[in-house]
Amino acid sequence: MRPIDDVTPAALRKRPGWLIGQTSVHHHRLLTAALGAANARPYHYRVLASLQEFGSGSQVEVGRHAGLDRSDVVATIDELVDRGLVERTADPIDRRRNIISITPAGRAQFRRLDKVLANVQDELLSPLSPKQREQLTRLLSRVLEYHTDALSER
Amino acid sequence: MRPIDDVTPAALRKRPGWLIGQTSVHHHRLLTAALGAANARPYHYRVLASLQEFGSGSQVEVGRHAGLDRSDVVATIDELVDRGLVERTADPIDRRRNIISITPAGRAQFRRLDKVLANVQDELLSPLSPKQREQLTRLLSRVLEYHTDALSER
DNA sequence: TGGTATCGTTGGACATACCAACGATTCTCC
DNA sequence: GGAGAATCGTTGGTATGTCCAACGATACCA
Repeated sequence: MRPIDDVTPAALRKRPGWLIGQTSVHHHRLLTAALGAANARPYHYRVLASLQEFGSGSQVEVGRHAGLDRSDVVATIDELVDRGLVERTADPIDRRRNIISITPAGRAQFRRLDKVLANVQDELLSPLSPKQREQLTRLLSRVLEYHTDALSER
Repeated sequence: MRPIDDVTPAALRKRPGWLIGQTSVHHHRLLTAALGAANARPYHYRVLASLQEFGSGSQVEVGRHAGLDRSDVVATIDELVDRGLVERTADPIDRRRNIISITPAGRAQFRRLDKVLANVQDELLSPLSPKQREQLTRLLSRVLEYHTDALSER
């Protein structure tokens, strides 16, 4: 088998954007396969993680925490309600809003999925030492914060 | 505006997979906007870059260089042929195959898009110093090579 | 009370990644 | 020389993630 260097053009290989994109594809494959075994998909984890950390909130708030479009929040919450992992109730104070809460079953599923995520990170970063993982995380965090702040300040 | 630390759950923020995925989303936005202005999209650049570096080849070879599924190669080459950027001819030696070649107009478009890609990398990584960009590139390359080799050795 | 903003929903569009099945062609082995 | 396996390219999808517009209901403010 030829090494990757002989297959991918340098015009791509030298580009961090390409490296990030392709690594993301591999990560998504690992994540989707692992979550699929637990009858979940990435959006479920994102919503459950948001509710677990920030507590109950409106759909807009949950979407902001989870980084999801409002319409995708609706669809994801529909699926989680169907599985008894979250509850959707009307806000008595403001009837425009729903209040989304995690259920005990949702907390249990979050704990299960959290382990899955930890395993997937280990597998994704297995060629790196702990120090290199820290370095990668720090550099990516800085890039992501820069772009996230730039977006929300428009 | 609240800093990102107050918005995203730690369960996501601490995960390199999440950082890579979200950074990739930002990269894709920048890239698609910039390429769109040049009437191109990411698959076009991948195919042109492969032909520019490796020369003419079959669709399977082009797909392997560009990291594209065979059916996506067909669609992308269709678009590039329509725009006069590549040529598709039958292989006289093996009538199962087509030979894909870049045209002079394709080379010119590749040079134009290559500048676009360079600008997008600069914008994507603007919060990092040159040394940090090298570090990020090295770490990501190692991770990507590991997973690409693992995939092709199955 | 009218105008603006917010919330949630519905109904999409689009790009990327990926897969199965098929017909035409090539190659190998008996 | 022919059967079987493999390759090539194409067609026709599916799944997922990201993103957007428009609408009705509701809340708030001047």
